[in-house]
Amino acid sequence: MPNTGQGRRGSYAKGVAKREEILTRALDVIAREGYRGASVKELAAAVGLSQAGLLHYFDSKEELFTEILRKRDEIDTSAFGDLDALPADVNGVRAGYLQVIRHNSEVPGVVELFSRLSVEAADPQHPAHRFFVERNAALRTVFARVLQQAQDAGRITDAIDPDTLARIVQAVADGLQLQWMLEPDVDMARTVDALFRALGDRQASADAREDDDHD
Amino acid sequence: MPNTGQGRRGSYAKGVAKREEILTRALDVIAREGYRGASVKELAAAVGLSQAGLLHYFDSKEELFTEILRKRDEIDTSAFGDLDALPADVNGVRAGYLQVIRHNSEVPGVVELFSRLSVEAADPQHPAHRFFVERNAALRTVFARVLQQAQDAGRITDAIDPDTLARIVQAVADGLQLQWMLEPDVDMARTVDALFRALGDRQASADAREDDDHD
DNA sequence: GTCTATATGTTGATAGAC
DNA sequence: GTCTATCAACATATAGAC
Repeated sequence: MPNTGQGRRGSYAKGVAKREEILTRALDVIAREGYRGASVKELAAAVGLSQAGLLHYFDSKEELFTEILRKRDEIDTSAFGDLDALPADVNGVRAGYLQVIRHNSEVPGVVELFSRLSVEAADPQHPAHRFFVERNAALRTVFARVLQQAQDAGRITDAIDPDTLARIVQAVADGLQLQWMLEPDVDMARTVDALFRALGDRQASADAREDDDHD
Repeated sequence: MPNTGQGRRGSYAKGVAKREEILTRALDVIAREGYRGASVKELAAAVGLSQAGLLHYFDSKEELFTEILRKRDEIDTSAFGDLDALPADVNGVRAGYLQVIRHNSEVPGVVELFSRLSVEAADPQHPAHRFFVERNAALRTVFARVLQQAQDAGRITDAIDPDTLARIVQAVADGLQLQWMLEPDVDMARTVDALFRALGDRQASADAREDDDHD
């Protein structure tokens, strides 16, 4: 069982390191070259292994792809900061989230992998199911917290509860990815920002006006 | 070339009728039994044909699935009314759209087919690409028109333009489908309705409060 | 118009040598 | 740990009989 994820007792330290390296490189390849129906064989070649060699580290293709997305989140977190650890301020979270979205606009292959797996993970038996459920919930928790604060401060609408508001923000981001894959002209970050503005965030409005001037 | 879609010169009248019947039955099967990685062979059996017999009417699997979705829209339109032909009133459009969403909640297989194809259609060469692009644009046009009216009447926020607002509404609906497939407890219709409320539609708020009482 | 049979191409997974 | 070789399991598309 080579795929423990965490090295039990440290004995698989090297195997784990290699596994992490594989994931990083696979993610990089998808980011640079796109996701063109990527088969295990193609990915293997891209990371310099045979298909069997790559599958030595993962139980299945589905697990491999799930772990690639996990690595993506890990890298995004270290690059743009952990939304969860940020000062629980709506503008901090908003800015961090927009950074991630802007970055996504430059890696269509990763977005496609994400969306594709997200649909396939509908099946509770799919290895990515738990990943998506937990990821979505965690993200919404962060949103809900800062949105509630903003509501308490009277800065955004309190017509609906913060949990629903958080779900809406997440749905917009996911839905925009679908629209953007179909029509790359769609500006995901600007549209999410517009949503914040529509909800009544005065600071978001001000920032957006600044962005308009600078673009 | 059996798949003209419209019977040229009427000579394929019977073939076209059969084709329509196939699509209706295929849609019905997916609605009732779900989309379980449906292959052409499975669908063929479900509609009472061999795989080759079914593909006699369509160029490819992708075209078949695209046409199934087209038929879905056709049926929804005749069942719930044509959003485009409705009185251009925000509450009429909103109510009609919510009806469609509530119906979707009862046909997970159709939603899965839609989402799956939506991702695959990212490729401009995909037979469904044009379908999705045009469908999305048409829907947004309807939304944008009534949203602008609502803005003019001071009933919803005018912090952002109607086109962006329309895009947001569409993104929420699409994104909620992804969330709902992962977690069927998600109430898509109520959340979309909440969005309208958050945007400041007073009538939506009143209706929603009524709904709460009645549930 | 529909079927059977098949061509042809994948894919992911595994066994076993080194 | 990595490879070669091979596998079974499909898929879609097509040819040709009826």
